[in-house]
Amino acid sequence: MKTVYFADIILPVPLPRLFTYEISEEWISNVEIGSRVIVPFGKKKIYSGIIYSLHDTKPEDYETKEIISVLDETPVVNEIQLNFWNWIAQYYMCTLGEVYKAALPSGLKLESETKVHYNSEFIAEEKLSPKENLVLDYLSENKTATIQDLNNLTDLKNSLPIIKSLLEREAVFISERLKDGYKPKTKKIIRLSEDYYKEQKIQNAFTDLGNAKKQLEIFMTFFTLIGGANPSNFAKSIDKNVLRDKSNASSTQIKELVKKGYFVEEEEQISRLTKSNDSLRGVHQLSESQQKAYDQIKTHFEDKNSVLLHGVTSSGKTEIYIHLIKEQLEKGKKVLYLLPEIALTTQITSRLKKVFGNELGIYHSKYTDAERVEVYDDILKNNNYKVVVGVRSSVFLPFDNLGLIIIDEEHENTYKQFDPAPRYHARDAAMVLAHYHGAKVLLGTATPSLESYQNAQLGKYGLVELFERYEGIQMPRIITVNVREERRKKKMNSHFSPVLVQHINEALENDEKIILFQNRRGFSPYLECNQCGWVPKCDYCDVSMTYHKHINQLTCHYCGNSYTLPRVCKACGSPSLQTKGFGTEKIEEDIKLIFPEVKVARMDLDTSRTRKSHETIIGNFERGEIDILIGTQMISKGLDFDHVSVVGILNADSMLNYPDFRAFERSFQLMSQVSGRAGRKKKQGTVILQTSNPDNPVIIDVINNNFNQHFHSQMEERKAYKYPPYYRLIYLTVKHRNQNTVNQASDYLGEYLRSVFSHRVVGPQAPTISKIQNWHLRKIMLKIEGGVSLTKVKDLIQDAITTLVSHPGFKATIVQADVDPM
DNA sequence: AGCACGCCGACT
DNA sequence: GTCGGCGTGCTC
Repeated sequence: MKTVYFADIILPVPLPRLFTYEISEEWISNVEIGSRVIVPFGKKKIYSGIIYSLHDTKPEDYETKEIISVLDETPVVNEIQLNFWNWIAQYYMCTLGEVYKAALPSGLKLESETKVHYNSEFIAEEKLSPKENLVLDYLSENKTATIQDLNNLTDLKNSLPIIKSLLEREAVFISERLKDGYKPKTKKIIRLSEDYYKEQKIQNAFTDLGNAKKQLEIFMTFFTLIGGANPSNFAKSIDKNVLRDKSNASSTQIKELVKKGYFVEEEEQISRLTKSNDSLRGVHQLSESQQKAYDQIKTHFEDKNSVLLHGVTSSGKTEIYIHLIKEQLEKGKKVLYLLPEIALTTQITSRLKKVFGNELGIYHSKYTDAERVEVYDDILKNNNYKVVVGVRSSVFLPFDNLGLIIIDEEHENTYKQFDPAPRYHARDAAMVLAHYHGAKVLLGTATPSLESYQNAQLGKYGLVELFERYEGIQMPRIITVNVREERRKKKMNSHFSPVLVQHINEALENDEKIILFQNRRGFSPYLECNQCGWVPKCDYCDVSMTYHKHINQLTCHYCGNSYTLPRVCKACGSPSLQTKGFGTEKIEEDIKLIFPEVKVARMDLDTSRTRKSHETIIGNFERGEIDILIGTQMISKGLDFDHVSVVGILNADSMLNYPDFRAFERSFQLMSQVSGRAGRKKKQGTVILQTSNPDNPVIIDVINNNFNQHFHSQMEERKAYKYPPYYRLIYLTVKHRNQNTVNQASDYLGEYLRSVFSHRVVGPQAPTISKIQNWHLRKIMLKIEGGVSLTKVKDLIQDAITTLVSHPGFKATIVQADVDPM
């Protein structure tokens, strides 16, 4: 009698349900919840999925397929993670499959790929079409190809029908193979054969090798390297390459010794992650104010799960974190230290490495996937890492015993994932994760988000404030410059006011450094026709193209498409095309005109695509090899430079005028953070803030460093206009290839929702960018007041979406939900 | 999301 | 006539 078991599997597809598979006897003893399995899916696909549950209820409505194999001996996803995944899927209105995709590094998620192979025994009986010949010629040369390869062949839009007809004639055959996933890195090692574990035997070997001079030399080098020919060293192994180099031999000569049975050659797994043997520095003594903050945090943790640490820039928050982490490690608990992407630089990691050494794991988005698999695996199995510092996605690592989660720069909006689903906020998700672990949460920032500060005001979080800068560094002096006035008086030199130029000059004379901040948003350079005003736009997105001088190309920042520069206006044919707007690139160019002798560097998305280039710029600036650093928000985050005396905010208005309810909050954060880069030991730094509206309340609050005033005025506005944190927002984006259909579908959805939620529905509206990659977009906003069951709301929204997409004519419509949008 | 099937217009 | 567009249905 065969016991039939079934497993419900999470598959990496955006479908709102699990899939039930039968477990054959072969695998029954291996299945465990959280392990990966290989399963067939649909007509041909093969995926790896996660076992979500095991049961013996045979589904009635359909025939089950069998699991092909179980990949893991022990689960790769633990129970807490599965609960966490469920919460994310439910709260952020996405499927478990989407969470699975986001949670595991792709090396752990396998997917099949169709390969087309050439049948060399094929003899054509009838004439083949030209396209069939094209495919066959390609295959006879390359033997095998993917569908994608064949589609890339010239003249072939879709190769599937051709492959199909060739398949019928048996000219080709196809196979479905799993794509390679993670492969451990290995090295070749050499060790002594067990037959020679006797000193007498080794003596004999030396004699026997007497004639083979080189081999004898290798043999002797080997014993030198293992530390002498005595029994305690016999089991030691040596890197094959090291042995080869030290004995000046070749691989074949070593191989000869393996053949003769003296040595054994083996493959050993090695880590891609760097380990250091540097000695650790231990923790620094906390200053008086740091100690006070530390004690307050500990006191709050006695009756609260979360604490907000509001500490001005340079107040030494990191050192407090280090003390709290140490304490958790001593209790045998683990710590997750979350940082926004851009702040996760060598500056912070090397500082933590010095204290925690090889117990510190780093989970960075610029790591290769293989490196990420190794971090994941280590946390799962080896347990070397007790502290993990990582970006947003590190909330998905397989922790088992978290004691503390630190969320640094808590206010950062990059903690929210926008695309693809799950559209989760790592700060909020980490709160839930901490709850599952019974861990504490510390939120740290110099400019709290309204949400967190309100929670602190309401007593949900403990609040600890730290207003003293480390080592007595003073808060910077902020000077506003009315650029409208200056421009009227014709005193502006490009984008630089006389006051700014004067301060830059003074700083340079004193050998001090300068940071110039330009928010990219809305100020990307673009091309415009002087004759008719035509602006080149992306073919697929409803945005004007950004001009990049160094590559002399137009690029779309939404889809990444690049275009060559048009010589003449496409609308009127006039050749007088001119670049308008200014980005960091233009600033760099202009500043070099004013200060030709000075070393200038620029840091933005274009100059720091790779981990390396980013670190190079920061390193150069730290060492004083750069005098003026120009950058976007990237430079405002988590970087501490010692010798910056002047910070210039070139255009405060571009952020303040951004059409978004968070524009003022974000402007305050950005300006405060950027200002915080100014200042050095014993000398007050200066911030030059250029604006057309010096009376703007946000600017006044920044100058006075008055967070409280800023908080209260913003909260009043949010309440009056029904925005967070008083109201919950859910955005729905309706997507369709056809503009008419998207209008009809979004109107339909809007009406439906209005009948359920009445005045809480705003829209549909065409968003600022109403077309992205040939998808037309419409946005509907829901404002939900406090006290309403969000679960209920989401269920009702889901019903509305389901109704819409099952409506004939709207079937190709996609509706995306964004809960708590940023 | 993929993928297959089926229906319709526009070309050799 | 067929190629290829996209609307629709299905995935354990």
